[in-house]
Amino acid sequence: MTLAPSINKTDLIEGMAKGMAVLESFGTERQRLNATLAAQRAGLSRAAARRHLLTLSHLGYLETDGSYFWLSPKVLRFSGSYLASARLPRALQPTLNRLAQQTRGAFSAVVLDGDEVVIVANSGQGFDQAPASATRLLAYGLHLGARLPAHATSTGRVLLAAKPKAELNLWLKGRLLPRLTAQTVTGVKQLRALLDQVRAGDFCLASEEHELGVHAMAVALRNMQGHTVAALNVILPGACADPLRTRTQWAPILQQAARELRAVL
Amino acid sequence: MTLAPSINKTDLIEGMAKGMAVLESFGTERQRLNATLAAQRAGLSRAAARRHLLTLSHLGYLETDGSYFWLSPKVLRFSGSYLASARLPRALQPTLNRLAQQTRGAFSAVVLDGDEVVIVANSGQGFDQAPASATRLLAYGLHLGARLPAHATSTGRVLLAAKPKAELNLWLKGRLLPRLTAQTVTGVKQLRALLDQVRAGDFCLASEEHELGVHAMAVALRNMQGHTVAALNVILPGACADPLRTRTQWAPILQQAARELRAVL
DNA sequence: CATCCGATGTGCGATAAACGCACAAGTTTG
DNA sequence: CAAACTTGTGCGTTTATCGCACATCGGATG
Repeated sequence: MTLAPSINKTDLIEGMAKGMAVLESFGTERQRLNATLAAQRAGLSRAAARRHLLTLSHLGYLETDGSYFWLSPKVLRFSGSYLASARLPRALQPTLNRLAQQTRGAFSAVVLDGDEVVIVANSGQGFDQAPASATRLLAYGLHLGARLPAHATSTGRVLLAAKPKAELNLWLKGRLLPRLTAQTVTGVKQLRALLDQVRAGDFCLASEEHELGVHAMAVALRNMQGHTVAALNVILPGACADPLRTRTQWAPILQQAARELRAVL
Repeated sequence: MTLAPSINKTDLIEGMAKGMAVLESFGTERQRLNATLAAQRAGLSRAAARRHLLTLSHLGYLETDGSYFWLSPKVLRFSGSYLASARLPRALQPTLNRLAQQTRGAFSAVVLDGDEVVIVANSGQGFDQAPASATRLLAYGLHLGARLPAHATSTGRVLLAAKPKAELNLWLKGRLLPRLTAQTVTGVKQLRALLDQVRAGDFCLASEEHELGVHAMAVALRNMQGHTVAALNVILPGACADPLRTRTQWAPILQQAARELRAVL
């Protein structure tokens, strides 16, 4: 369903893959690229990369000052089309908004894409108990389309826990779990144990495993067939770190939301 | 700055343009395409379109059931990169969140891209005075990356009004202004008069010109050099339609926000 | 001030890739 | 059961893209 496993090599258009590689080379780390940099990122010759960059800026996806290139707002067209067409974000957004409004928390919904989770919807500016933290979600870079490593996030582990055994083994096979903070779980064995816990409790807590000062709790979002299609989480700033309190306070809220969403997923 | 005006034809890669055309053919109206439909939308032969679709799904940008294709959440990667790298949305978001929280309104920030405005940031779920209208912004399709015709939106007119005379004339030259509702301004002369009004009052009101039941008020967002870089608006549901009240109530809020944002744009 | 070094813009021929045709296989319609 | 209409795929031709090469440029260096 997700992707066709066997495709004839003759049907793959390499030129397109190169172009997308150039577009993707504008990753989060580096925002402004010249021809030379883009070339080595995308694995092309400098001349080829330059032509791709020029073409992309001619098409309006990049802006340029003549030697450097950067993404233009036109790339939002794709996410706009996705958000307009995909059932998932449209179905989730109202509930996320309501949660944010009622609880003043910061909520995100994500799906798994390879090694990472992708934020497909979010809502709420987070806890403003501390005056300077008006916009938690963005402070942590948790905008729409942001990608976070699955093994170190509450949502990622919820989605991994929902995978069939065989698929999970394939995912874990020889995978390195990078250490992001001192708290990150980096052992496959440890992760397996955590996933068992997730399956038992139907929620996942990740405390400062991805970023210091950030705690998150997630639950699975399942449809009527019981298939997990996404994960929902709430971001808790460092102040509210007491695990037990967190659990008793937030797990019911998230699980109730998940129950409500079942019918529309 | 925005795009290089003169590019050698030899440096434009046509294959890439075709690929992007295929991706763009997944516009808002039609979400699921098969090879035949995509071919006629992108202006390619059926075989070529099919190969592009297969390649895109192989790369993970599309999902497929074998005959139909639709956008996958991976396309959010681009908007994610844009949101992470572009100064504009990052600078705007905190203010938008604060506005939404303080006034319970629904705010968007947009930039101009060709004939349309693109939403680069938004905040707030709108007025929930009526119980069923919890999520106005999304109900109107005003998600991130959404595109609206410039001539029929408050923000679009604010941005047009900020253009230099010559550039504006070029934009208006022979342009058709599609009628979207009974209230849409469709005459170039009429639009010019409205833009003069915008310049005089430093705000713009658009009442049901784009969609019935939707009123909006916008102001320009200028940087320290006085250059207009975006527009900020608030969505008012039909209920709050009194023009005079709207003006006295919302114009000061928007203009105050614009003043605050000057330093960071 | 001359010189060097790296980075950049651009023609051209070779090469490899994409195109579209045509046919095969499958699916719905009368 | 056949007709009409899809859709998947191999192949030769055409065409576009590649990367080399050289020309140019700007800034550092001695």
